[in-house]
Order: sequence, then structure tokens, then C-alpha cells
Amino acid sequence: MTSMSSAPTPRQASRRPTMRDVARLAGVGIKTVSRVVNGEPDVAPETAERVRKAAAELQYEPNMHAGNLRRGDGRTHTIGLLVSSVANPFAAQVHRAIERVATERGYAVFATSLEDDPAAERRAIAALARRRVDGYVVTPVRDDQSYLQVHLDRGTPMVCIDREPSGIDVDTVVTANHDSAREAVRHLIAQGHRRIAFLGDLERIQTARLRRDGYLAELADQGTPADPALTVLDLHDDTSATAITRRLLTLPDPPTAIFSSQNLVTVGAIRALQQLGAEHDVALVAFDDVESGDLVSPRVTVIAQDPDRIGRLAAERLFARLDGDVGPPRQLVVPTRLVVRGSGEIPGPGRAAAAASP
Amino acid sequence: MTSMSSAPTPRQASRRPTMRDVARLAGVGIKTVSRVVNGEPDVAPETAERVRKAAAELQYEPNMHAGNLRRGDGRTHTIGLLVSSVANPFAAQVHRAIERVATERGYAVFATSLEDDPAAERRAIAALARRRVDGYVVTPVRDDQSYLQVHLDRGTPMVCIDREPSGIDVDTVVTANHDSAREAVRHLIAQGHRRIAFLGDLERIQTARLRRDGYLAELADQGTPADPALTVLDLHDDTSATAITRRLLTLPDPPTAIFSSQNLVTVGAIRALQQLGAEHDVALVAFDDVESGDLVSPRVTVIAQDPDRIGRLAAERLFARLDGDVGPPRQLVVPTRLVVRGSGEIPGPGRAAAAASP
DNA sequence: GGGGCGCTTGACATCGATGTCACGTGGTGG
DNA sequence: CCACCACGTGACATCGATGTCAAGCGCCCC
Repeated sequence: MTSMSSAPTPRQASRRPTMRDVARLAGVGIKTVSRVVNGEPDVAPETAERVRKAAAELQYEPNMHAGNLRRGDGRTHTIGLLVSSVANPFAAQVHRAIERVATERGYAVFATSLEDDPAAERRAIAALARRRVDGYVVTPVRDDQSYLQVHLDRGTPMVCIDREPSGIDVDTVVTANHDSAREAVRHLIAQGHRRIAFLGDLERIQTARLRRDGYLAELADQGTPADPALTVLDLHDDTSATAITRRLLTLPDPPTAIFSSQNLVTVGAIRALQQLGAEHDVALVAFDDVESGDLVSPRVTVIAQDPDRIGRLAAERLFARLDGDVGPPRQLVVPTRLVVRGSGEIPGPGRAAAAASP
Repeated sequence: MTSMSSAPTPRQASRRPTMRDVARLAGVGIKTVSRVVNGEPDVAPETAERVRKAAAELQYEPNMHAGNLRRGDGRTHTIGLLVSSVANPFAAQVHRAIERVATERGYAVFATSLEDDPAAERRAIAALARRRVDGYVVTPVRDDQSYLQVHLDRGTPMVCIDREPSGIDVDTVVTANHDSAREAVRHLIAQGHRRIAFLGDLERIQTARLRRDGYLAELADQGTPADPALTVLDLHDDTSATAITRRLLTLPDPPTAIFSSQNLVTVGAIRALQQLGAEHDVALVAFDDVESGDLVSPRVTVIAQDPDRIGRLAAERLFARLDGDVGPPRQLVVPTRLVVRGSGEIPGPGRAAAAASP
């Protein structure tokens, strides 16, 4: 704006101005600058104006860290978010929702990708603790989160999302995995299916187990015996899912419907169905929305999660704690939405039988 | 681990231990604790051991902010990332790549979503400046980034990604928008198409203009006059793209191929093609990979960007600057990859003509 | 006219760490 | 036997801000 700042000379790092510099320029004490910058009352209007002008001229930006250090509460106005990967679409949407709430309150968010590595979880927490974040939103990876108790004891709140933690008692926000899996199966049974395959993620992942259990529970409730051969776990990418799906569909007594319980697995299953030309004969319901899953033919019926709501609720819980809420930890369950698009409504052989029997 | 830490009593916030506490417990001076914690030499082994034990017992975590404040360089080991939205798949992958490089060097990343709001860009930069980030990776939104010069002058480096900044001269890492658009058009022309429609994002977005210009340049080079009626800009979501595409395809002299230059626009175009049952007759090449775009029928031929490489290069450039590189700013252009999947290889009417005429 | 009040203001200690420097100790060499 | 050095160690100032507190000043009221 002024004098030489636009000259093409080799610029050398100018020292960053501090409150002292502003105070000197404005001819006031440093504390008065502090008052003006923080909008405290009891500063004469013309003094405030002089200070503001000096601050603007020097392009002064307060150093939050210095302030946080001195200030009583020591808040850094920063929270930490631990997710599987910031590149994962589900996690990214959760992240965005949390960021929205945080920004509104002047908070910044550190996001860290764990890639399902238990060691990374510990490292990430330690790194954030050294940065004195005011709170954590964590997707638990390790089997045991009890090592986090010390942070809670020191007054740093924590909210777990997506998976239940173990060893600590904190607010959690999770998807209704079990019930939603039941709903998916119920939907397929209603279309007349009896032989329904389950394609699941790694068994060590809690949500994968919950979805499988929901699947088994609904089958049991409906008096439809589960065939162990059709219950597959430990799939984690699309190629293995494609291979397994092809194998299942070429069994002597193949499934007439598939409940695929994870994103990439769904992609693999669809590809297998397409390869075998069976996509219009075998029903499919997928857990987790598939990006542009409504461009595929047939369009994919899904159990859509609500990452936006999960993120928002988690952030709201965290800030409630930061605002002093000391009530007992809450377990929030976020419902899913069954999005009927076609693939899940392909009728099964039981359709006629179901109509005939009662 | 020890004594009462597992008792179910109502825990009250225990004060966070400082170096002084560790020093007292270990019976040494605070400076010695500092030495041990930072691995400085010249500490007697048994003293170091005593300090480490005390630190572990108190679960001491150093306060990085206090250290940064005192330390000469004042580095916070934190960088800021400004993107359209952390939930945008492209930005999320860039973010992940940057995070990978940053984590390796003990850096944490603040990511901020701008949602293409110029005011948000300024706000975000200011918020990060107050937190004294060591560097910025920015997706420019405003028309003019010259207001950022002061940060550069103060020794905070910056790398711009995805779009070229204006008003400042910094390292940039961008996709080869112009050339890739030409390649897409060339590909369609090679299939015999002459009437090729262009579907673009908001004209005020630089990459949208570059892609359109590439499209026009290639048409001109190939002696194929561009029809203004087929050059559409200012699309930003799938519904408007669907509407426009339907309109174009029902023109008296409709295009035989479409080059859609943004993600959501592509989704809209595909939907329109499917609604009109034209997806196997009208060729389509899309800029930017469509998630599971290989499940659609026909599978979508795309110009795939390389967000991972963009993020990695941007981070490497930023850290090179932080390591003292004072060379002139570099403009890195990241190539795209034409992924042939089917939709772009639907032959056009010129195919025969092209073969007939020499 | 003086005590007291309210509004402004700045000196100073402090937050938790690190840089500087000086001190104590034991060994080495002249 | 003493000067000197290297090593280990801690006292103290300091980074950039804010909380505390007291002082200066004008004004009101008795």
C-alpha cells in the first residue's frame, strides 16, 4: 500500500511487528494496544483510533500463541480431528461439517489421517497434545483407547465418531450400523429374496462386524437360515470383492441378492455383476452411498450414511463440553436413509411364494 | 498406569505438568529438563534417565507454543492449506498428499474450505497468520492476491495450486488445463467428430477459461469452426448441466460429441444422455475423473488429473522454501492422463469422411 | 476546597519454554 | 601445585502477549 512495498527490489524478511512496535508508533503503552486489539472497553475513542491506524500501517497481526500462553484458560482455539484419511469421501464430508461449526466459533481444525494404523493414532494424539488443541474428534483405530484418559483428566474433551472407543467413556456419534443392516436385509427379503449374500470389510473393523451382525440378526428374525458360504468378511478393496462376488455367483446354489457393506466392496461387486451380465437379475443393496451410484444401470439402491450430520453433532458435542457441559457422556446414533434406486428392487424367487403362502 | 488414575471418582481437571514440575520431581534445574526433552548433548546419562522417568510419570508433553515463542526462528511447524472445500474429492486428495509430506517433517496442516468465496480467502489467511503458520498452500479465489505480498516479505513462503495467482510472484503447481483440453478435443476429432460441444464451469474460474480456450484453440488448429451455440460456460452443478445438455442434444443440428470440463457437469451430462437414450450415440470425454466412472455404461473416457502429484509437488516446493531456497519462483505444470474407457471412442460422422478424404 | 469516584492509562509480573552465560568439579599438563 | 579445560548444570533474561494493580486526571458533591 505505501512507499516501497511495491518496488521490485530483492525483498528481505522484515521482522514481524509486535504489540510493542504498534505501541511505539501510536505513542501509547503496550497494554493499551492490547485493549484496542481485543476490543476491551474503557479506551478513549481517539486513542483507539490512533492505535488502529498504527496497527494497520504496520500490518500488525496478533500472535495468538503468545496470547494463549498468558491467558488464564490457555485455550488455543484449535481442535484435532483423527480420521482414516482426509481423502476418504466419507471422512472428508465429516471433516467439512466439523470445520463449519468450528469456523463459526473461531476455531481451526487440524486433521490427521491414520490409515487404520494404531501406531499412527498414538503419534497423532501426541503431536496434537504438544500443540495443545482444546479438544479431539477421534475415529478410534486401536483396540484400546484407555491411554487417552489422561487427556480427559486434564480437561481436554473428546468425541469419538464412526466407531465406539473402548477403555474410555466419552461422547460418541455413530451410524446406526446394526439396525441399518437389518433394514437392508429386510428390504431384500420383502422383494422375495431368501439367499442373500453379505460382503463385508475387514472383520477387525467394528462397523464391519456390526453390519454383519445386523444382517445375521435380521435373517434369524425372519426365519431365513444364514448360509455361512454367503457371509464373506475381510474384503477391503474392489478387486478382492470382484473376485469373491464372481465366485459366489457361480456357486451351484448362488445368492439372488447381495448386501454389500462398504464402498469399495460395492464397486467390486457391481463390476462382477456387470462382467457376468447379472446386474439386472441379482439384487443389490449397498451400505454407504456410491458416488454417482445413480448413473449406473441399474441404479444402485443404497443405505446412505449422513456424514454431514455426524460431523455436525460431533462438533456440537465437543463445543458443548468446551462450554462447560459436565453431564454424562452421550451416545448419539445417526440414522441412515434407504435410497431406493432400482438395484435393490429386483424381485427374488420368493416373491411369488411370499404372496401365495400367507 | 499408576495409583489412582483408574479410580472411578469424579475426575477433576488436573493441572497440566510443565517443565518446572518435571524438574522438581527429578531434582534438577528446568534447563536440564529442556536439554533432555530436546535431546541436546552434554547431559550425564543417569541425570537424563532420572528426567525421563519423571517426565513419563507425570505424562509430561512439552508445550510447543511456548517453545516456538522463545526459539530464535519462531517456527510453529504448521502450514496452512486453503482449498475450495475439504469435502471436494480433488482437494481432499491434494490435502492427503500434502499431509503425507508434512507429517514426515513433523509438520501439522490446517486445512480451510473457501467455497469459492473471496472474502473467505482473506479471513482464512488472517486466521492462519495469527496462528503463525510457517507457510501457505493456496488455491486462489480472489482476482488479486497482491495483499499477500506482506506475508511473503515477512518470510512466510506460499505455493499456489490449481489456479495461477495474480499480483504476486510465487511458486505454482497447476494442471495442464489448456493442453489437456486440446488433447480431449483432438481425441474426439480423431474419432471423426466435428460438432463437439463444450460444457464449462463458471467463466470467472480461471481453469474453466483455460479449458475452454484449449478447446477453442484445438478446434481452430484443426480447421473445425467452433459453433458458439455449442460452447457453454457458467455451469456449476449437475442439474443445470443436465438441462443444458438436453437442450443441446435436441437442437436441429446437435453435437455428436461432448467435452465436459468439470466433475459435476459431467454427472449432469451423463444423466441427460441417459434420459435421451443417447449415451451410446454421442461421444463424451470428461475432464477430471468421475468416481466409479468405470461402472457407467458406456464407461466414461476421462482426462484424469493427478491431485496426488499436485499436492506432493506443492508441499515439496513449500518445504524447499522453508529450507532456504531463494531461487526464482517456479511454475510447475502437472500433466494429465487420457483414460480411454469407451464413451470417448464412440465414432462420429466424420469417421468415414476422414477416411475418404486424404 | 477537599475527598472521592470513574474513566484512562501504563508499569510490571507472568504464561512455559529456550538461549546465554557463568559456575562448580574433576582431570590434565606444565 | 596451580592454571586451564571440558563437561554438566542451573540462574536468569527473554519471546509476545494479557492480568493485576496503582496512578493520573477531571469532575461532582458535600
